[in-house]
Amino acid sequence: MKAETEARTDTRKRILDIAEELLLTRGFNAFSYQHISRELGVRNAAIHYHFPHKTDLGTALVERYIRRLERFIEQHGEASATAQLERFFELADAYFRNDRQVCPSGILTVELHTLPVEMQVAARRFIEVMRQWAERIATLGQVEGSMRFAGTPAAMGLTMLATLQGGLQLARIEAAWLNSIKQQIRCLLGLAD
Amino acid sequence: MKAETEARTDTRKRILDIAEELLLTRGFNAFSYQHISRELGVRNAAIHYHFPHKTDLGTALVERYIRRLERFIEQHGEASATAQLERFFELADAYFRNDRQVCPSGILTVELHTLPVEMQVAARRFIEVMRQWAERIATLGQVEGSMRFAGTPAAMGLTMLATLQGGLQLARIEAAWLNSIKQQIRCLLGLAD
DNA sequence: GACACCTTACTGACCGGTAAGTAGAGTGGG
DNA sequence: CCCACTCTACTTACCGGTCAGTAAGGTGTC
Repeated sequence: MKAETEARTDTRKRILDIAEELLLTRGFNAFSYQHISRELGVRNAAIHYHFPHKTDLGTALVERYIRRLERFIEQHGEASATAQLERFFELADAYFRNDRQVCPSGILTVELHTLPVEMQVAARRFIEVMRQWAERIATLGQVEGSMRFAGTPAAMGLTMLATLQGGLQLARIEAAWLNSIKQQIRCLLGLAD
Repeated sequence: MKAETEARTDTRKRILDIAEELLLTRGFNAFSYQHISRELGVRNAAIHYHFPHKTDLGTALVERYIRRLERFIEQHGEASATAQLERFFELADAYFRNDRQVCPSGILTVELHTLPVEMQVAARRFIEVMRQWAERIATLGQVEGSMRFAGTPAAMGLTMLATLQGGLQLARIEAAWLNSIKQQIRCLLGLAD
Protein backbone atom coordinates (compact mmCIF):
# COMPACT_ATOMS: atom_id res chain seq x y z
CA MET A 1 0.00 0.00 0.00
CA LYS A 2 1.01 3.60 -0.50
CA ALA A 3 0.51 4.48 3.15
CA GLU A 4 2.74 1.65 4.24
CA THR A 5 5.52 2.65 1.88
CA GLU A 6 5.34 6.21 3.12
CA ALA A 7 5.42 5.17 6.74
CA ARG A 8 8.33 2.87 6.06
CA THR A 9 10.53 5.59 4.65
CA ASP A 10 9.25 8.48 6.72
CA THR A 11 11.57 8.10 9.71
CA ARG A 12 14.57 7.54 7.49
CA LYS A 13 13.80 10.69 5.55
CA ARG A 14 13.24 12.69 8.73
CA ILE A 15 16.57 11.48 10.09
CA LEU A 16 18.25 12.69 6.91
CA ASP A 17 16.46 16.04 7.12
CA ILE A 18 17.50 16.64 10.71
CA ALA A 19 21.03 15.42 10.03
CA GLU A 20 21.26 17.75 7.05
CA GLU A 21 20.36 20.73 9.18
CA LEU A 22 22.89 19.66 11.80
CA LEU A 23 25.62 19.02 9.23
CA LEU A 24 25.21 22.44 7.64
CA THR A 25 25.00 24.37 10.89
CA ARG A 26 27.39 22.43 13.13
CA GLY A 27 29.55 20.28 10.87
CA PHE A 28 29.88 16.51 10.76
CA ASN A 29 32.04 16.08 13.85
CA ALA A 30 29.96 18.36 16.02
CA PHE A 31 26.65 16.54 15.79
CA SER A 32 25.75 13.21 17.33
CA TYR A 33 23.04 10.58 17.04
CA GLN A 34 21.64 12.02 20.25
CA HIS A 35 21.01 15.38 18.62
CA ILE A 36 18.91 13.61 16.00
CA SER A 37 17.11 11.18 18.30
CA ARG A 38 16.13 13.92 20.74
CA GLU A 39 14.75 16.09 17.96
CA LEU A 40 12.97 13.16 16.36
CA GLY A 41 11.55 11.80 19.61
CA VAL A 42 13.01 8.34 19.24
CA ARG A 43 15.80 6.41 20.94
CA ASN A 44 19.38 6.52 19.84
CA ALA A 45 19.34 2.95 18.60
CA ALA A 46 16.50 3.73 16.21
CA ILE A 47 18.89 5.91 14.22
CA HIS A 48 21.39 3.07 14.19
CA TYR A 49 18.66 0.85 12.77
CA HIS A 50 18.39 3.04 9.67
CA PHE A 51 22.04 4.05 9.52
CA PRO A 52 24.21 1.46 11.29
CA HIS A 53 27.29 3.70 11.30
CA LYS A 54 27.60 7.47 11.28
CA THR A 55 29.56 7.03 8.05
CA ASP A 56 26.46 5.56 6.42
CA LEU A 57 24.41 8.56 7.47
CA GLY A 58 27.02 11.03 6.28
CA THR A 59 27.48 9.32 2.94
CA ALA A 60 23.72 9.07 2.37
CA LEU A 61 23.50 12.77 3.11
CA VAL A 62 26.15 13.75 0.59
CA GLU A 63 24.70 11.43 -2.02
CA ARG A 64 21.29 13.02 -1.59
CA TYR A 65 22.94 16.38 -2.14
CA ILE A 66 24.49 15.15 -5.36
CA ARG A 67 21.15 13.84 -6.66
CA ARG A 68 19.38 17.07 -5.78
CA LEU A 69 22.08 19.23 -7.30
CA GLU A 70 22.10 17.22 -10.53
CA ARG A 71 18.33 17.53 -10.78
CA PHE A 72 18.53 21.26 -10.07
CA ILE A 73 21.20 21.78 -12.73
CA GLU A 74 19.27 19.72 -15.25
CA GLN A 75 16.17 21.84 -14.65
CA HIS A 76 18.01 25.02 -15.52
CA GLY A 77 20.41 23.64 -18.10
CA GLU A 78 18.58 25.26 -21.01
CA ALA A 79 18.52 28.76 -19.53
CA SER A 80 20.87 31.57 -20.47
CA ALA A 81 24.22 31.91 -18.71
CA THR A 82 23.10 34.95 -16.74
CA ALA A 83 19.89 33.19 -15.67
CA GLN A 84 21.87 30.13 -14.59
CA LEU A 85 24.24 32.36 -12.65
CA GLU A 86 21.28 33.78 -10.76
CA ARG A 87 20.10 30.19 -10.00
CA PHE A 88 23.63 29.53 -8.74
CA PHE A 89 23.32 32.55 -6.46
CA GLU A 90 19.85 31.52 -5.32
CA LEU A 91 21.23 28.17 -4.22
CA ALA A 92 23.66 29.98 -1.95
CA ASP A 93 20.95 32.37 -0.74
CA ALA A 94 18.67 29.48 0.12
CA TYR A 95 21.37 27.90 2.27
CA PHE A 96 22.04 31.15 4.04
CA ARG A 97 18.43 32.06 4.76
CA ASN A 98 17.97 28.65 6.37
CA ASP A 99 19.79 29.19 9.69
CA ARG A 100 22.92 30.69 8.13
CA GLN A 101 23.91 27.34 6.78
CA VAL A 102 27.04 27.21 4.68
CA CYS A 103 27.52 25.42 1.40
CA PRO A 104 28.03 21.65 1.89
CA SER A 105 31.28 21.81 -0.05
CA GLY A 106 32.57 24.23 2.59
CA ILE A 107 31.82 21.89 5.47
CA LEU A 108 33.12 18.88 3.60
CA THR A 109 36.42 20.44 2.57
CA VAL A 110 37.12 22.01 5.95
CA GLU A 111 36.50 18.72 7.75
CA LEU A 112 37.90 16.60 4.92
CA HIS A 113 40.83 15.09 6.83
CA THR A 114 38.60 13.91 9.67
CA LEU A 115 35.88 12.47 7.45
CA PRO A 116 35.48 8.72 6.81
CA VAL A 117 36.97 7.76 3.45
CA GLU A 118 33.58 6.87 1.97
CA MET A 119 32.33 10.39 2.71
CA GLN A 120 35.48 11.91 1.26
CA VAL A 121 34.84 10.14 -2.02
CA ALA A 122 31.25 11.35 -2.10
CA ALA A 123 32.41 14.86 -1.20
CA ARG A 124 34.80 14.89 -4.14
CA ARG A 125 31.99 13.90 -6.47
CA PHE A 126 29.70 16.61 -5.10
CA ILE A 127 32.32 19.30 -5.53
CA GLU A 128 33.16 18.12 -9.04
CA VAL A 129 29.49 18.41 -10.08
CA MET A 130 29.35 21.88 -8.56
CA ARG A 131 32.58 22.97 -10.21
CA GLN A 132 31.61 21.67 -13.64
CA TRP A 133 28.35 23.56 -13.47
CA ALA A 134 30.15 26.79 -12.60
CA GLU A 135 32.57 26.21 -15.46
CA ARG A 136 29.68 25.53 -17.84
CA ILE A 137 28.02 28.80 -16.83
CA ALA A 138 31.22 30.74 -17.48
CA THR A 139 31.79 29.00 -20.81
CA LEU A 140 28.24 29.60 -21.95
CA GLY A 141 28.39 33.23 -20.87
CA GLN A 142 31.51 33.78 -22.92
CA VAL A 143 30.10 32.03 -25.98
CA GLU A 144 26.81 33.92 -25.69
CA GLY A 145 28.77 37.13 -25.27
CA SER A 146 26.74 38.03 -22.18
CA MET A 147 29.74 37.68 -19.88
CA ARG A 148 33.08 39.29 -20.42
CA PHE A 149 36.06 38.39 -18.25
CA ALA A 150 39.80 37.84 -18.50
CA GLY A 151 41.25 34.35 -18.09
CA THR A 152 39.74 31.00 -19.04
CA PRO A 153 36.14 29.93 -18.36
CA ALA A 154 37.51 26.99 -16.36
CA ALA A 155 39.43 29.29 -14.03
CA MET A 156 36.53 31.73 -13.87
CA GLY A 157 34.05 28.99 -12.97
CA LEU A 158 36.31 27.59 -10.31
CA THR A 159 36.86 31.06 -8.91
CA MET A 160 33.13 31.72 -8.79
CA LEU A 161 32.65 28.52 -6.82
CA ALA A 162 35.44 29.39 -4.41
CA THR A 163 34.11 32.90 -3.95
CA LEU A 164 30.59 31.79 -3.19
CA GLN A 165 31.82 29.06 -0.84
CA GLY A 166 33.97 31.51 1.08
CA GLY A 167 31.32 34.21 0.87
CA LEU A 168 28.65 32.02 2.37
CA GLN A 169 30.93 31.35 5.32
CA LEU A 170 31.89 34.98 5.79
CA ALA A 171 28.22 35.97 5.67
CA ARG A 172 27.85 34.29 9.04
CA ILE A 173 29.90 37.16 10.44
CA GLU A 174 28.08 39.89 8.55
CA ALA A 175 24.94 39.01 6.59
CA ALA A 176 25.23 41.95 4.20
CA TRP A 177 28.50 40.62 2.80
CA LEU A 178 26.77 37.92 0.77
CA ASN A 179 24.95 40.46 -1.42
CA SER A 180 28.14 42.49 -1.71
CA ILE A 181 29.99 39.46 -3.01
CA LYS A 182 27.26 38.39 -5.41
CA GLN A 183 27.13 41.91 -6.84
CA GLN A 184 30.91 41.98 -7.19
CA ILE A 185 30.86 38.69 -9.11
CA ARG A 186 28.31 40.23 -11.47
CA CYS A 187 30.64 43.20 -11.89
CA LEU A 188 33.61 40.99 -12.61
CA LEU A 189 31.63 39.16 -15.27
CA GLY A 190 30.77 42.44 -16.96
CA LEU A 191 27.11 42.14 -15.97
CA ALA A 192 27.10 45.32 -13.85
CA ASP A 193 29.36 48.08 -12.68
CA MET B 1 67.63 33.82 33.81
CA LYS B 2 67.03 33.67 30.09
CA ALA B 3 66.97 29.87 30.14
CA GLU B 4 64.35 29.81 32.84
CA THR B 5 62.11 32.24 31.02
CA GLU B 6 62.46 30.14 27.90
CA ALA B 7 61.71 26.93 29.75
CA ARG B 8 58.74 28.53 31.44
CA THR B 9 57.10 29.51 28.21
CA ASP B 10 58.42 26.69 26.08
CA THR B 11 55.72 24.14 26.88
CA ARG B 12 52.99 26.73 26.52
CA LYS B 13 54.31 27.73 23.12
CA ARG B 14 54.65 24.12 21.99
CA ILE B 15 51.08 23.44 23.06
CA LEU B 16 49.94 26.39 20.97
CA ASP B 17 52.00 25.21 17.99
CA ILE B 18 50.59 21.69 18.09
CA ALA B 19 47.07 22.98 18.69
CA GLU B 20 47.44 25.32 15.74
CA GLU B 21 48.36 22.46 13.45
CA LEU B 22 45.42 20.44 14.76
CA LEU B 23 43.00 23.35 14.45
CA LEU B 24 43.94 24.02 10.84
CA THR B 25 43.93 20.39 9.74
CA ARG B 26 41.10 18.92 11.81
CA GLY B 27 39.05 21.85 13.13
CA PHE B 28 38.35 22.89 16.70
CA ASN B 29 35.78 20.23 17.53
CA ALA B 30 37.79 17.37 16.10
CA PHE B 31 40.92 17.72 18.21
CA SER B 32 41.33 16.96 21.88
CA TYR B 33 43.78 17.59 24.69
CA GLN B 34 44.91 14.02 24.24
CA HIS B 35 46.05 14.70 20.69
CA ILE B 36 48.26 17.44 22.06
CA SER B 37 49.54 15.64 25.14
CA ARG B 38 50.47 12.52 23.18
CA GLU B 39 52.37 14.56 20.61
CA LEU B 40 54.04 16.64 23.29
CA GLY B 41 54.94 13.71 25.53
CA VAL B 42 53.21 15.06 28.62
CA ARG B 43 50.08 14.12 30.52
CA ASN B 44 46.68 15.50 29.74
CA ALA B 45 46.54 17.55 32.93
CA ALA B 46 49.71 19.41 31.94
CA ILE B 47 47.79 21.04 29.10
CA HIS B 48 45.06 21.98 31.56
CA TYR B 49 47.70 23.65 33.70
CA HIS B 50 48.54 26.07 30.88
CA PHE B 51 45.04 26.30 29.42
CA PRO B 52 42.45 25.39 32.07
CA HIS B 53 39.64 25.18 29.52
CA LYS B 54 39.66 24.33 25.85
CA THR B 55 38.08 27.73 25.28
CA ASP B 56 41.23 29.35 26.72
CA LEU B 57 43.40 27.42 24.32
CA GLY B 58 41.20 28.23 21.33
CA THR B 59 40.99 31.92 22.18
CA ALA B 60 44.74 32.17 22.76
CA LEU B 61 45.24 30.53 19.38
CA VAL B 62 43.03 33.00 17.54
CA GLU B 63 44.57 35.93 19.37
CA ARG B 64 48.05 34.78 18.38
CA TYR B 65 46.80 34.68 14.79
CA ILE B 66 45.55 38.25 15.08
CA ARG B 67 48.88 39.47 16.50
CA ARG B 68 50.86 37.68 13.78
CA LEU B 69 48.59 38.92 11.03
CA GLU B 70 48.77 42.50 12.24
CA ARG B 71 52.57 42.29 12.39
CA PHE B 72 52.67 40.75 8.90
CA ILE B 73 50.41 43.47 7.48
CA GLU B 74 52.44 46.21 9.15
CA GLN B 75 55.64 44.80 7.64
CA HIS B 76 54.27 45.09 4.12
CA GLY B 77 52.07 48.14 4.58
CA GLU B 78 54.43 50.39 2.64
CA ALA B 79 54.67 48.14 -0.40
CA SER B 80 52.73 48.63 -3.63
CA ALA B 81 49.25 47.17 -3.99
CA THR B 82 50.41 44.43 -6.34
CA ALA B 83 53.26 43.50 -4.00
CA GLN B 84 50.86 43.36 -1.06
CA LEU B 85 48.50 41.19 -3.09
CA GLU B 86 51.32 38.74 -3.65
CA ARG B 87 52.02 38.72 0.12
CA PHE B 88 48.32 38.02 0.59
CA PHE B 89 48.65 35.07 -1.79
CA GLU B 90 51.81 33.86 -0.09
CA LEU B 91 49.97 33.72 3.20
CA ALA B 92 47.47 31.34 1.63
CA ASP B 93 50.22 29.34 -0.06
CA ALA B 94 52.06 28.95 3.23
CA TYR B 95 48.97 27.50 4.88
CA PHE B 96 48.40 25.10 2.03
CA ARG B 97 51.97 23.83 1.78
CA ASN B 98 51.86 23.01 5.48
CA ASP B 99 49.69 19.88 5.45
CA ARG B 100 46.98 21.36 3.25
CA GLN B 101 45.82 23.54 6.07
CA VAL B 102 43.00 25.93 5.34
CA CYS B 103 42.75 29.57 6.29
CA PRO B 104 41.82 30.07 9.97
CA SER B 105 38.87 32.20 8.96
CA GLY B 106 37.51 29.22 7.04
CA ILE B 107 37.64 26.93 10.04
CA LEU B 108 36.29 29.58 12.37
CA THR B 109 33.32 30.52 10.21
CA VAL B 110 32.35 26.96 9.37
CA GLU B 111 32.43 25.93 13.03
CA LEU B 112 31.18 29.32 14.27
CA HIS B 113 27.90 28.12 15.79
CA THR B 114 29.61 25.42 17.85
CA LEU B 115 32.45 27.63 19.10
CA PRO B 116 32.53 29.10 22.62
CA VAL B 117 31.41 32.74 22.60
CA GLU B 118 34.85 34.03 23.56
CA MET B 119 36.33 32.37 20.49
CA GLN B 120 33.55 33.71 18.29
CA VAL B 121 34.41 37.24 19.36
CA ALA B 122 38.10 36.67 18.62
CA ALA B 123 37.20 35.09 15.29
CA ARG B 124 35.21 38.17 14.29
CA ARG B 125 38.19 40.35 15.09
CA PHE B 126 40.54 38.16 13.07
CA ILE B 127 38.28 38.21 10.05
CA GLU B 128 37.79 41.96 10.30
CA VAL B 129 41.55 42.52 10.28
CA MET B 130 41.86 40.22 7.27
CA ARG B 131 38.99 41.89 5.43
CA GLN B 132 40.26 45.39 6.07
CA TRP B 133 43.65 44.46 4.69
CA ALA B 134 42.10 43.05 1.53
CA GLU B 135 40.01 46.20 1.15
CA ARG B 136 43.09 48.36 1.65
CA ILE B 137 44.96 46.47 -1.08
CA ALA B 138 42.08 46.96 -3.51
CA THR B 139 41.76 50.64 -2.64
CA LEU B 140 45.48 51.24 -2.99
CA GLY B 141 45.54 49.34 -6.29
CA GLN B 142 42.79 51.52 -7.67
CA VAL B 143 44.40 54.76 -6.47
CA GLU B 144 47.79 53.70 -7.81
CA GLY B 145 46.15 52.73 -11.07
CA SER B 146 47.84 49.35 -11.01
CA MET B 147 44.56 47.50 -10.54
CA ARG B 148 41.48 48.00 -12.66
CA PHE B 149 38.19 46.41 -11.69
CA ALA B 150 34.46 47.14 -11.69
CA GLY B 151 32.61 47.71 -8.40
CA THR B 152 33.89 49.25 -5.19
CA PRO B 153 37.25 48.49 -3.55
CA ALA B 154 35.34 47.38 -0.43
CA ALA B 155 33.38 44.77 -2.38
CA MET B 156 36.47 43.76 -4.34
CA GLY B 157 38.53 43.29 -1.18
CA LEU B 158 35.81 41.27 0.48
CA THR B 159 35.44 39.16 -2.65
CA MET B 160 39.18 38.51 -2.76
CA LEU B 161 39.07 37.31 0.83
CA ALA B 162 36.09 35.05 0.16
CA THR B 163 37.71 33.65 -2.97
CA LEU B 164 40.97 32.83 -1.27
CA GLN B 165 39.19 31.33 1.72
CA GLY B 166 37.06 29.11 -0.49
CA GLY B 167 39.97 28.39 -2.81
CA LEU B 168 42.18 27.20 -0.01
CA GLN B 169 39.49 24.75 1.00
CA LEU B 170 38.85 23.51 -2.55
CA ALA B 171 42.57 23.03 -3.06
CA ARG B 172 42.35 20.13 -0.62
CA ILE B 173 40.43 18.31 -3.33
CA GLU B 174 42.75 19.31 -6.17
CA ALA B 175 46.01 21.09 -5.35
CA ALA B 176 46.31 22.74 -8.77
CA TRP B 177 43.14 24.73 -8.22
CA LEU B 178 44.84 27.17 -5.84
CA ASN B 179 47.18 28.50 -8.53
CA SER B 180 44.28 28.64 -10.97
CA ILE B 181 42.32 30.79 -8.58
CA LYS B 182 45.22 33.08 -7.73
CA GLN B 183 45.88 33.64 -11.42
CA GLN B 184 42.20 34.34 -12.05
CA ILE B 185 42.16 36.96 -9.29
CA ARG B 186 45.15 38.63 -10.96
CA CYS B 187 43.20 38.58 -14.24
CA LEU B 188 40.13 40.08 -12.63
CA LEU B 189 42.25 42.89 -11.20
CA GLY B 190 43.64 43.66 -14.64
CA LEU B 191 47.10 42.42 -13.65
CA ALA B 192 47.17 39.63 -16.27
CA ASP B 193 45.09 38.05 -18.99
C1' DG C 1 59.64 27.74 52.10
C1' DA C 2 57.35 29.49 48.15
C1' DC C 3 56.50 28.87 43.64
C1' DA C 4 56.23 26.93 38.73
C1' DC C 5 55.39 22.92 36.51
C1' DC C 6 54.31 18.93 36.23
C1' DT C 7 52.28 13.91 37.71
C1' DT C 8 48.79 10.33 39.15
C1' DA C 9 44.29 9.33 39.69
C1' DC C 10 40.01 10.37 39.18
C1' DT C 11 34.98 12.22 37.73
C1' DG C 12 30.72 12.52 35.05
C1' DA C 13 29.11 13.24 30.60
C1' DC C 14 28.95 11.88 26.12
C1' DC C 15 30.52 9.34 22.02
C1' DG C 16 29.39 5.60 18.38
C1' DG C 17 27.92 1.13 18.41
C1' DT C 18 25.69 -3.51 19.84
C1' DA C 19 22.65 -7.17 21.77
C1' DA C 20 18.40 -8.75 22.97
C1' DG C 21 13.75 -8.15 23.25
C1' DT C 22 9.06 -6.61 21.58
C1' DA C 23 4.77 -4.46 19.53
C1' DG C 24 2.31 -4.59 15.52
C1' DA C 25 1.36 -5.31 10.89
C1' DG C 26 1.40 -8.58 7.11
C1' DT C 27 1.36 -13.44 5.28
C1' DG C 28 0.63 -18.28 4.35
C1' DG C 29 -1.56 -22.74 5.70
C1' DG C 30 -5.22 -25.35 7.29
C1' DC D 1 -11.50 -17.37 10.29
C1' DC D 2 -7.70 -18.37 13.04
C1' DC D 3 -3.28 -19.69 14.30
C1' DA D 4 1.72 -19.70 13.49
C1' DC D 5 5.13 -17.36 11.57
C1' DT D 6 7.99 -13.52 9.79
C1' DC D 7 9.36 -8.93 9.10
C1' DT D 8 9.89 -3.98 10.10
C1' DA D 9 10.71 -0.65 13.27
C1' DC D 10 11.57 0.21 17.03
C1' DT D 11 12.79 -0.23 22.57
C1' DT D 12 15.77 -0.98 26.84
C1' DA D 13 20.05 -1.83 28.50
C1' DC D 14 24.33 -2.05 27.81
C1' DC D 15 29.62 -1.77 26.00
C1' DG D 16 34.35 0.24 25.79
C1' DG D 17 36.33 4.39 24.67
C1' DT D 18 37.02 9.31 24.75
C1' DC D 19 35.83 13.85 26.12
C1' DA D 20 36.93 18.12 29.08
C1' DG D 21 37.95 19.02 33.51
C1' DT D 22 39.60 18.54 38.69
C1' DA D 23 41.97 17.45 43.06
C1' DA D 24 45.91 16.32 45.37
C1' DG D 25 50.51 15.28 45.49
C1' DG D 26 55.47 15.41 44.01
C1' DT D 27 59.76 17.70 42.42
C1' DG D 28 63.15 20.85 41.17
C1' DT D 29 64.57 25.86 41.43
C1' DC D 30 65.07 30.27 43.44
